[in-house]
Amino acid sequence: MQKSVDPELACPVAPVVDIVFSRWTTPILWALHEFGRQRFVELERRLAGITPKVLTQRLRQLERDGLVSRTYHAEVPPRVEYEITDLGASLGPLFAHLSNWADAHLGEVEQARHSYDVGR
Amino acid sequence: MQKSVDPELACPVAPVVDIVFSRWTTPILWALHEFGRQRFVELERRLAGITPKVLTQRLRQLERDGLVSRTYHAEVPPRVEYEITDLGASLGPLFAHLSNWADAHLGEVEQARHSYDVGR
DNA sequence: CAGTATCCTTCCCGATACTG
DNA sequence: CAGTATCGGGAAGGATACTG
Repeated sequence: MQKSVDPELACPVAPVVDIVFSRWTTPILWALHEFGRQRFVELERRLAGITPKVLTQRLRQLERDGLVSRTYHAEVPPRVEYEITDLGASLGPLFAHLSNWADAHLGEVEQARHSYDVGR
Repeated sequence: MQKSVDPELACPVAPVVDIVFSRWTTPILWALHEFGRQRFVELERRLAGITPKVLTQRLRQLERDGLVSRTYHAEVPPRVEYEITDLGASLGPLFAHLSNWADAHLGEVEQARHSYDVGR
């Protein structure tokens, strides 16, 4: 029995979605893009509600995908800095586009939801 | 009970992500955008692997958000057609941008993953 | 500080069966 | 055809505690 992977293949944007739009990844990338190089604890505080476990998981994934770089400084106490890479920064225009769409159309979505919930 | 609030507020693209990049939504929107108005069973066949339950769930969500319209024809057998709305179609340029990014940079991601896995 | 380790819960999703 | 109902499994995510 082979699994069906057709939906992914049929949609050219699907592969990107897994990389960029997994949970917590956009806030992390945004924070690094906006506020520059940061330490682990800074990110942890900025992304209120995230646990260190999950933050580590996501940062590792982003590092593996080449969107974020990790720099370890062997000091006491240890210091680790995360920074967005050129590849990660290349998502900037895309995020801007997304943000523009939100500004332009999020109101319509809200309105549609309300109409739907009221009962059409 | 309440999910992410602060990280969403901090990141202007986060709200859009929940609407557009939930599971199965991009393949569905893509199919409707590419192949036009379709019946339930057509979508079901095109999105190989999806179950009717999940397809219904996603279509309802998309309908509620105003991205997809549902038209019921009281015939025997019943006929229901789904179509992308103007609001949904307004995502077209965004998807194109996403697709372009994939073409341009997906290779770099693959390369980064390989380097990472090898251990460098 | 920068994470790990462990446990636990929840939620999504797939499979299957059934209905108007 | 176009769904709904029900059940169950498994992975993501949260809470908490601990280490180099």
